[in-house]
Order: sequence, then structure tokens, then C-alpha cells
Amino acid sequence: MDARTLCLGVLMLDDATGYEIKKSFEEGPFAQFYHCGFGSIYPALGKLRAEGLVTCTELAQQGRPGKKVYSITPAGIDALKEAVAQSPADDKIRSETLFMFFFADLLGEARRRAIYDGYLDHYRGLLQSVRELDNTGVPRGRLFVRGFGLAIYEAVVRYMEEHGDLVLGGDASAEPEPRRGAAE
Amino acid sequence: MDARTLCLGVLMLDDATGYEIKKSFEEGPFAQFYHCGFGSIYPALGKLRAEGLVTCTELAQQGRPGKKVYSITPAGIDALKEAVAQSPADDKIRSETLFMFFFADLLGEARRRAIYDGYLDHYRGLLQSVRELDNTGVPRGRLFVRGFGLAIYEAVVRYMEEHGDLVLGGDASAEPEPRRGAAE
DNA sequence: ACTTTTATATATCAATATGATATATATCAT
DNA sequence: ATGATATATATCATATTGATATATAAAAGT
Repeated sequence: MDARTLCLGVLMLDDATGYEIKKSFEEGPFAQFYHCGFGSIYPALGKLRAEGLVTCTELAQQGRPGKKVYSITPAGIDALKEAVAQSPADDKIRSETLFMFFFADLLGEARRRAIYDGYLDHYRGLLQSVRELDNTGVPRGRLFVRGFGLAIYEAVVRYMEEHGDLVLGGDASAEPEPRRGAAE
Repeated sequence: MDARTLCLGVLMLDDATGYEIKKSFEEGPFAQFYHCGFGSIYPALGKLRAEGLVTCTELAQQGRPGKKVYSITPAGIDALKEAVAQSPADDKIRSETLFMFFFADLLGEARRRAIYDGYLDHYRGLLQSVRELDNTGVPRGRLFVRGFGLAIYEAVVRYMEEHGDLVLGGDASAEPEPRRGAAE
């Protein structure tokens, strides 16, 4: 899934500037399952415009750089329909925190606790923000995705609360687990 | 977190070829929370070797291209320790499937069901493969990560089984939810 | 018997994405 | 006043992705 399709998705909900599209991937409805930065968004909007899939209205502002408000066109809606009908790729997750917990035995106790606390706080915050959303009038597909995120966040918080001892104890390794490689 | 650190992590468990490192991110213990392809792994191994963080032993094989078996060095272990002590970046998730479900109202009923079934089957398979793992002698940090993955997979399967109706029903949109933009 | 697919194994490459940085200004809090 | 945060666009070096090329063996299908 490329940045062009992602931008079309955001613009399907409402007209937006590049800045606002970025916010959709940081705080908005897409933040739960995708990420996209300026370096992808601005080139994507340029291509979409050249392809006639979006239009752009430039609004001059006092002092600030002019807003460029993008709108999806009927051709853009068709392109989005086509894109979402493709076979989806497998989910891709990148969690530096889980990588660190995997190697918890290389870390000091204080560091393990700091990472644990930060991670748990982060997911508690995400959980709360989804719980505070108003679901009235939201289409079923979006409700499904919203509930999906909620279920994941709840599972993360519950698991961390119940099993934190595995990474917080004074000795992170149950057994030394020697390497099998040439180093022996 | 760059590919060099990821390769060091895999080599911390055991010596491996580039091919085997890739498998770690597809089926092995890292598959749950990270992904890394050949295009990242081979250049990373080259750099690690030049930096003295890994060594390489070439084993000629009958017919097939020679295996290059990499081992982490003491300097490599230090570099890994330093890397896992850094502040972790936020988790990044890319789910094309959830993007599609978000726009379920743009899809036909058969297509929605096909995507739903494929996704649920995929997570049931992941769940089963983690459940079949033997946990005896596994260090606590790795148990934590393994259990974390298990908790997520269980939450996904349970949520999908209980709320599939939101994307499987004949009419995917509760209300039409008109766009607010310039198209009106 | 023949063909296709899967698995082992390395490697490169074009296209894309990431993360940081630069530029400007307004607003809000200290 | 000073600094931090928010709005807004844009670029750039570096890193990643996904596909492709090269070889061979083994397994599975026809």
C-alpha cells in the first residue's frame, strides 16, 4: 500500500491539507493501523494531482505559508475503490520495545523498569483516547476497525499488568541460555 | 532501529547465514514484532563485518552457492547492548487489511467476506504456532515477548469472531456518512 | 517421465519510505 | 520577553521494500 492510496483514504473522509493528512496518521482514525510522514505525503499529493485523482485549492493566509487544501475527485474515489479491492499484504509490525524486552537480560533492572513503565503508560493513553471516542453515526467498517484497536490496546495493557514480573524481576534470565555458535 | 542491530540480535541467539536471518523474521522468534528483508540484511552484514562486529566463515557446498555463516563478536555483543539500552521508538503498525475494513462500504459483500476469512485464518494459524512452542528453559524476557504475541493473537481472533458481523453484513454502512468536503 | 513448486542460498536494484532538517509565523504558557 | 507548541510546506540523505536474477536440490503434482 503506497502513500498515494493512504492519502486518497484520508481525503475520502474530508478535504485536507498535507499537514492535516499527517495528523490523521498521528492522532486521527488511521493512527491505529498506519503511519505516513511528510516525506511521503507531499510527493504523493503532487502525483495524485498530476494524475487527476485529487484537486488542490490554494488559500492565502496572513503571514503563514498558504494552505493547500486537497479534495478527492470522482476518478480518485474510483482509484481508492480499486486499491481497497486488492489482496491485502500481511500486517507488518515494528516494535523496538519488544526487541528490547527480548534481550532484557542485557539490560539493567532500572532500564528495564523505565522501558516497561513508558510502554504501559503509552498504551494506557491510547486505550483511554479510543474509549473516549463517540461512536454514534460511525459506519460499520470504521466501528469494526475502532473496536479492533480497542481490543488490542486492552490486551496489551492487561498482559503487561499481569506479566510485568517477567521483565521487572532482579534477574531477567531464568537460565543463562548459552549460545550454540562458534563462540563456544 | 536499523537492520544492523536486528542482525546482531539474531546472531546473539546463534550463528546464522543471511538466508537464516531472513527466516528469523518470517517464521522465527522475531517474526512477531519485526520484519527485515534480503535487501537490508546483506548490506547490513557487510557493514557489520567491516566494523568487526561479526565474523564470517564461508563453507563451500556441492553445487549450491557457498554458505556464509556469520557469528557475533564480543564487540558486536557490546554494540547490541548499547543499542537495546536506547529509548525505543513507538511501535509502528502497517495493516492493509484494517485499511480495507475501514472502507468496507466501498467493497462488495463477497470481497469483504474473503478478506475477513483470510485474515482470521492467518491469525488462527499464528496463534496455533505460538501455542505449540516449548517454553522450557526460555529466558524470562523472551517468554514475556512470546506471551505478548500470544495475547495479541488471542485478542485478534476473539474480536474477529465476536464482531465479524460489522464487516460481513449485507450493508456495510450503518448510515451513509456524507463527506463534508468541496464535492458537495 | 515430466513439470511445477518449494526450499536453500547469495546478491543487486529501482522505487519508495523514513526521519531529520529548513523555513515562516502565530499562539500560548512561563 | 523567552521558550515551547501548533500551523504549514518542502526537501534530502539514508534506509527499507519488493521484485528480480542466479544456481541447484528435493518434493509434489500431473
